[in-house]
Amino acid sequence: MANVDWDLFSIVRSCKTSTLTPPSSIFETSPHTPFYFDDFTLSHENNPIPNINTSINETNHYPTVLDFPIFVGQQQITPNDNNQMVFPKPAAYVEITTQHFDFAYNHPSVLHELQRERNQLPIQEPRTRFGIVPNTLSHHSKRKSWKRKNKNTKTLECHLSVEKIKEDPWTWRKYGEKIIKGSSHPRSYYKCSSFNDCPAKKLVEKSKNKDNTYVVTYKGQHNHKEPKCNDRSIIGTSRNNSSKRVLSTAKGVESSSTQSKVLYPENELTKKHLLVSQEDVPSSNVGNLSSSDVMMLQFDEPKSSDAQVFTSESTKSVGSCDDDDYDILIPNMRAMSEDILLDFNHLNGGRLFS
DNA sequence: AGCCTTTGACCAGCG
DNA sequence: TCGCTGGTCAAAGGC
Ligand SMILES: [Zn+2]
Repeated sequence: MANVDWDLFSIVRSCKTSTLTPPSSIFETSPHTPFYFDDFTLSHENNPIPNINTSINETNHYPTVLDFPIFVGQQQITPNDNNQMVFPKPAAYVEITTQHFDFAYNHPSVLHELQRERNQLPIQEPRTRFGIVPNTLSHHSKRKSWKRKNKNTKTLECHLSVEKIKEDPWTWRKYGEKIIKGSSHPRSYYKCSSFNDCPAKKLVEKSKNKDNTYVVTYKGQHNHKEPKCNDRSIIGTSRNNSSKRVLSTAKGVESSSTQSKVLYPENELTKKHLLVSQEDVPSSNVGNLSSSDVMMLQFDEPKSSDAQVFTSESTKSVGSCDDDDYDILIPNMRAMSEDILLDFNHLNGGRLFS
């Protein structure tokens, strides 16, 4: 339930660049608006891929992408013995056209979701593990409750160019930086600063392989709508109006800055085609896609255990209400009705989700 | 004034 | 049990 609200709607929504817009105008083409992600990887750790036949019928359970078998082209992606998702070979592509997004955004359930967001209604009850610890707690108890590895972490890993990072519509506050063993670049830790108690976080690390590319890992789900220009009062800092800094530099380490964002006018979501690929994306593509009309959704090769796109290591049931399940949610990830996913079947000749 | 980054210390998970 | 490691806290100073 609450731990599986990872869905296509959110993926779709994550790909737009500005505040919510009426669905009827969402897909106006703008050649100036690059797609936000160069490529991204979805990770859903330590949760089983639920059985659609049983889980979607649960009371209060909204089916999500993970409820469905995953297909690339016409080949099904299935868990191996280690419960890790294995991509079929050779690579196959699923072309996702804007029709898919049009359909998704205009689906009644999504319209309802958009309406809910425009009214800034809360998405979900407050989380207790991350970011929502009363200030009255002592330092000691606070630390004790915060520090924990997240076995049910759901993350969205993106490989972003500097330009793309600038387009991040959310505001972030850096709260830490760490040298990661085996990595030549430090990892920066950011929390969402747009809204009090927002549990969303992101990790930014410069890519080993690609210059001007950063590996940005989003964790958690925003519990508020995207900030707009006139929402700055919430953020309340003059720094946010600065356009000087794109990347802050400290000790020769670049880190993304919340001040670097570019706020696009509403209705300026791009009309794109998506290619879902198993193949390696040439590094040259990563920086160029923003100017093209194609975006690659790269699924990493399952070369090693930690390179899995999808992992599911536990056999915990979907409906589990274990407190551990509430640690982290995906940014912009939202539950979606069964209908919309079923309707996706009819798109692309039923090849995407059959 | 208030939010930001920096940075060393702290903490928990894990092998 | 212990050391390593990644993640987080929070004080201090900057903008
Ligand atoms: Zn947020």
